Amino acid sequence: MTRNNKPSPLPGDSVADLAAAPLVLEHFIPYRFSILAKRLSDTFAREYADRFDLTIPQWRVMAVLGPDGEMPATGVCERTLMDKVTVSRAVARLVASGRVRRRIDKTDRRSSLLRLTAKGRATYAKIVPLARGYEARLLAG
Amino acid sequence: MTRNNKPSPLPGDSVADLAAAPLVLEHFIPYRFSILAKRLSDTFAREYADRFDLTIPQWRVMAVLGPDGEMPATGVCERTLMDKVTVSRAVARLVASGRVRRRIDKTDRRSSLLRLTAKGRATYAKIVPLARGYEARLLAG
DNA sequence: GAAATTTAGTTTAGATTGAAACTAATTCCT
DNA sequence: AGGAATTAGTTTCAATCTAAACTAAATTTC
Repeated sequence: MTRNNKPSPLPGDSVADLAAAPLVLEHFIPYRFSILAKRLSDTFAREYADRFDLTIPQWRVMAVLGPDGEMPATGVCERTLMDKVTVSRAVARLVASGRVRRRIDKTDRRSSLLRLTAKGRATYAKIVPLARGYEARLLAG
Repeated sequence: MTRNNKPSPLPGDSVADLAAAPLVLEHFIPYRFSILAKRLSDTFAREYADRFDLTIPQWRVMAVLGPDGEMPATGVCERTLMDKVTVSRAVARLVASGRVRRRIDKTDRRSSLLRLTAKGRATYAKIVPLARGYEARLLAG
């Protein structure tokens, strides 16, 4: 049972809110945002991690590549806002698991262009409907 | 700076293999949410980490305790949705840095009631306006 | 056109994370 | 009452994250 300290400051407890200058974390926008986002991405991540053996960064890389996109790791970084180390590692695994192919960019040999393989596209095609369903449930709720 | 890779081309040639329209990550709600949330909390976290030597979990513990609240770690877990390991560690540091005091709950000796010390309240009082200002800037933008 | 700077991406090192195992106290069950 | 199950909180361990150093290629500067 919930321990009873002071009555829980549930949202809507406006008398207490007015009286107390302290910041009520539950009402603090950046906080709510990050809690919600984490809950969302964890929930969904769990699903695809279990079924497809993909981490969030890996899935994001696949998502930005899309079925027929091709771009260097920097492009992935820009679009996902993930840091380049994270991207580098996610890509390394995707390559190892045969879902992404790397091809050296002839015009700039420092970078390699990334693209989903057939296997990668197959995974992608299975996840997209899941993601859409998930988003729909989310928007409904 | 921004390298321009071609945007996903309207494929003249391919893609008999994809059932649904590709998911455009930039439009995918849970994704946008998590990017935005991360950006927000990182920005703010940087500020208080630098100035007050606090991590996000530590700040959250302080925020839910508030200037005169007292609750066990489980209460903090419930309110912040942080995992109990994270809370346990954040509290340990807050205690070590003298910002939180622990007092064993006489009615249940497994748990200890947490409360900010004078030093903790001082820190809290300095951060709250920062947080409010930050939120305000955020809502404005 | 060579030295200096910048950029793509990887590796390294130190800190942070959470799942699972653990300890100790409490409650449940019969 | 007393053993089984639950709960509070900590520790351990393996995975993961990021900042910083690094390699190699490209670009800028003089």
